[in-house]
Amino acid sequence: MAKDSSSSGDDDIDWNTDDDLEVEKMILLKSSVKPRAVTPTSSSSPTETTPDLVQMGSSDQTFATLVEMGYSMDMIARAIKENGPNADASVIIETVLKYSSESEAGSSKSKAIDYFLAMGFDEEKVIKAIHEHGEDNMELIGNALISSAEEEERLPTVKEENLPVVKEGKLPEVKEENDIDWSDSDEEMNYCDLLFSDDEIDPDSPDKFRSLVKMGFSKLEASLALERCGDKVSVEELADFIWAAQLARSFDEFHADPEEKKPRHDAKKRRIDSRRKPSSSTAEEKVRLPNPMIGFGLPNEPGLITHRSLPATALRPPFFYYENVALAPKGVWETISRHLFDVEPEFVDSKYICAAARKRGYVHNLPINNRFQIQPPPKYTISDAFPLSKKWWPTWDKRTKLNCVVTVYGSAKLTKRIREALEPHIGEPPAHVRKYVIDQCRRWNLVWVGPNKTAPLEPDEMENLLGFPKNHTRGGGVSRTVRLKSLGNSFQVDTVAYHLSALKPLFPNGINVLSLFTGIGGAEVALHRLQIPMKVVVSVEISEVNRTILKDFWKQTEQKGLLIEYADVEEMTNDTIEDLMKKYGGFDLVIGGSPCNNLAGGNRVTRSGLDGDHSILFFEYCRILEVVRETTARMRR
DNA sequence: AGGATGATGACCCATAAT
DNA sequence: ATTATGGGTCATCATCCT
Repeated sequence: MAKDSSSSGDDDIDWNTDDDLEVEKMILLKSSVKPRAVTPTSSSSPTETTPDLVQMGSSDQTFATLVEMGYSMDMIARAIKENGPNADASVIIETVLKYSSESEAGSSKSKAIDYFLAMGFDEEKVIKAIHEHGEDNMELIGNALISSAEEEERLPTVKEENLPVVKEGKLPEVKEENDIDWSDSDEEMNYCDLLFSDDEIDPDSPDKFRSLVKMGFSKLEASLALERCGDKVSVEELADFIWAAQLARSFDEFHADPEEKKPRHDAKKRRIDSRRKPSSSTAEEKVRLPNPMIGFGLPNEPGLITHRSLPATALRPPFFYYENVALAPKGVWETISRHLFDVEPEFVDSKYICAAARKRGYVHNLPINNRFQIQPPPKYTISDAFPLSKKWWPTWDKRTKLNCVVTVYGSAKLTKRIREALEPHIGEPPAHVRKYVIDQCRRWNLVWVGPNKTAPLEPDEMENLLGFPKNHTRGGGVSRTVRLKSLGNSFQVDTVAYHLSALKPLFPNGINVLSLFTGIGGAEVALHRLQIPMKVVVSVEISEVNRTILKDFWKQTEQKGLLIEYADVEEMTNDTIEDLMKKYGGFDLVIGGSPCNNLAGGNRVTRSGLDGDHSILFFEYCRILEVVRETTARMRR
């Protein structure tokens, strides 16, 4: 199996070298403000920029700052609009703060906002409508929003601005030969385009400014610090200022809880605490599992979040999507997050999407607005997913959701034992029998298939629960055991597809995918069901059975694109990756879930954490992603 | 030889109880 | 605030069976 790759997997990883480097890297990763043109002169060649860029004024810098502070684009845009494009930065910030406090005041109001945001309305308009009609009158707010949306239908120019449009044709060729568009809106596109270019420091900059940039802070941060603190303070003090601001920001972002707004002073206290030991490399910020475990929000669940700010290092192509079990040993997710540019993991339990639980963490840099669910949505309860079982389901079995689909399953003998426990009793069995049966049903994830008869899930039932087409893993002389193992190790397709759906408007002409630890192709099935054309899929999967399953899927669904399969991540040398990228024009998405054997709770023997023989391959994911990032950057130059 | 079966805890979190 | 309890988990291994 994958063991053969672990022998050499510890040397070419460059982040466990020495402590100083580690600390330095932490600081770099922590600097979450994106670099951006500071002086208007940097956009002085109109022929090489989009018209939007030419219009950049002082408000743009404020815009960037506020985005970094976690305020919504809509809110900021509105503030700038209200005060005029040349308004003083402090005025705009004040306005945004005012909006922000308005929207945060009172739980009923934020619930109203959440409600309408979940319906797909713009945050800006929702806030405005609530402001105009009062927070309690939901009907009036709804009507106002609907009529304003209808109005926009009649004004296509306005509407277009809000749509995620790929604008490859409009961009001058010096900028893009690639069809990646990271934008969700016009504002953000300019913002991100600047992010990916413009790395050199203006030689005329003041010394302190240059020092700060050399220390790893962005130019925006540096200029902001100089502006706020004046140029009389020392570089160290300026660095402290930026560092404190970063901590405060990351705190606010990390603990933004739509359910419960914490009082201001509470947050301030924590800020000071976390500031006390900023450089200690052992001070790992604890990753907390959310309850309910719905990540940034799910369809049909309240509390949808449509905006987050990612650390600047994460905001570089390609898109990446990493998955693993949520209930890993302590410290594992902190390590994973740290090695993936400090991106906060999105923890989702698939029981909020389908009829079976699946608690997983996802680290990715995908946009999180405009997500949608693939159709048809999966059956949501056991009784809907297993209609035939309804007849036999005893009233005292209160389960509505199944437990996680794993790689082992109940035996036929267990079914017999349960039957024998139940048969002597007519009607409802006594409490101790009920407890025994329920415990076994939960433990082995059994469903009722006859009178007094429970059974483990069949492979095709698992396929269904996990969002795969029927018979996806069937055929090729694959035994039942192997089939179940492959399925137990897979993605829940609807969950992953919901996250990947944000890519659909960005890649209308198709996508190039590097799929690591592909398994039975959960990512590929998700993209297929999203109808995102796969131009090239380079897949790495150790199991021959799984590779065959993916090949069969590729044939059966008549994919137009190219499927290239590798067996071992060790084959994906840096040169191989570079060659593949040059040949096929780079990768738009690097997706995969690395082995969980050594992390999973079910493992009683070798649950040794990320350093375990298999799970250590996580670092191969990191290595490969890093190569793709660097090669992408080189190819863009 | 390959598939099926049963025995094998530990860690983590949530909640209740103290 | 601290302790007790309960439930859940992309698993592994030796051994048995066909």
